[in-house]
Amino acid sequence: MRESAALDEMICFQLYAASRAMTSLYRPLLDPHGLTYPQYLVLRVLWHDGPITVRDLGRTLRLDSGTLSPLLKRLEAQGHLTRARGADDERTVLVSLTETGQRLRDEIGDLTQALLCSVNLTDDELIQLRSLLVRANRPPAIPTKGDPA
Amino acid sequence: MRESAALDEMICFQLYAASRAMTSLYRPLLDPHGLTYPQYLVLRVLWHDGPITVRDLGRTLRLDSGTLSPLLKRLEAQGHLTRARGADDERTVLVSLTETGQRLRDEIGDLTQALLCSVNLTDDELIQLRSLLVRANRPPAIPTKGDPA
DNA sequence: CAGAAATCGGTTGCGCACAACTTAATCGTG
DNA sequence: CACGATTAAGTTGTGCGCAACCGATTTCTG
Repeated sequence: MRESAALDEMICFQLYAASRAMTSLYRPLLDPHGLTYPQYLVLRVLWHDGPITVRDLGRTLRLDSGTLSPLLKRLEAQGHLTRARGADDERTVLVSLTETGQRLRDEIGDLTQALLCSVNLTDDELIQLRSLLVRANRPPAIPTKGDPA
Repeated sequence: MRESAALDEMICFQLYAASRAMTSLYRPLLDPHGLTYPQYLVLRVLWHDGPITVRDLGRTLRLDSGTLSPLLKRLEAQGHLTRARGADDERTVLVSLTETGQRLRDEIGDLTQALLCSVNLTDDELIQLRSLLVRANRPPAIPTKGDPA
């Protein structure tokens, strides 16, 4: 049995508050480029992985089409990307960067420095935090036959 | 200088994803009571601290009136709380639980067990995570004269 | 091959979050 | 006391986030 009855609630609130605080750190950095944090995440995936279907984008960011469709439409309206129905599978839509979207990568540059100086954690603590969050994000491994991925 | 250029971005996404995953764990527990996670947070504050102004509620949850006003209006419409202008200061609004709102505390009961069994972390790791989040939520302590609060 | 089931992306509706603004009340200073 | 500044709460507008649903396409099965 767990010791502190309110511990999980505390963690949950801290998680909730930290997540909002984080996006509010990004805001002044992304606002000049007309981007929100979720939009920036989509662009990062495209910058890193190249063209991707809405489906895979959703798997990567853990967002569904209800969130992505309008978001992608806005990024498309801004000229950062294009959407095209898949040739082989007409159900899918392939999202690709435009020249403008590619250039944005250099224009935005590295947000690391500006962000980290606002957080009161050491390198070691950041690494700890990351690994804890990664594990917390992973569901409690249901042991299915041959599914180690 | 930091080692991994993408580390902070990783942490930020993990934070963002973990926060959403957490509220989706709460959802099936709160839905039967007609509550959302932010609404539940407001009730928790009221259960714990008693009547409170919108201002103090906002300071506690780090939410502004633009978020709280409609949220409180919905909780009021559900009969869980009442709002009344402050007697001494007509600008403030005091939020108080109704009988219904009080009873809800027992009806909902302890969400701890149902939540923790969904997370793949040990007690020690949860404590670590909490302390890291608490520190991350705290701004990098600007040393002002006599302001340790 | 035909029909059922699954998949993909989109739309709708609702509830946050938050910036920007408004109104009303209080406070501070001359 | 007067009046400008500050504060509290509310409103408006925009963009998520997600459940629920829809239409089109593909895949599975008999």
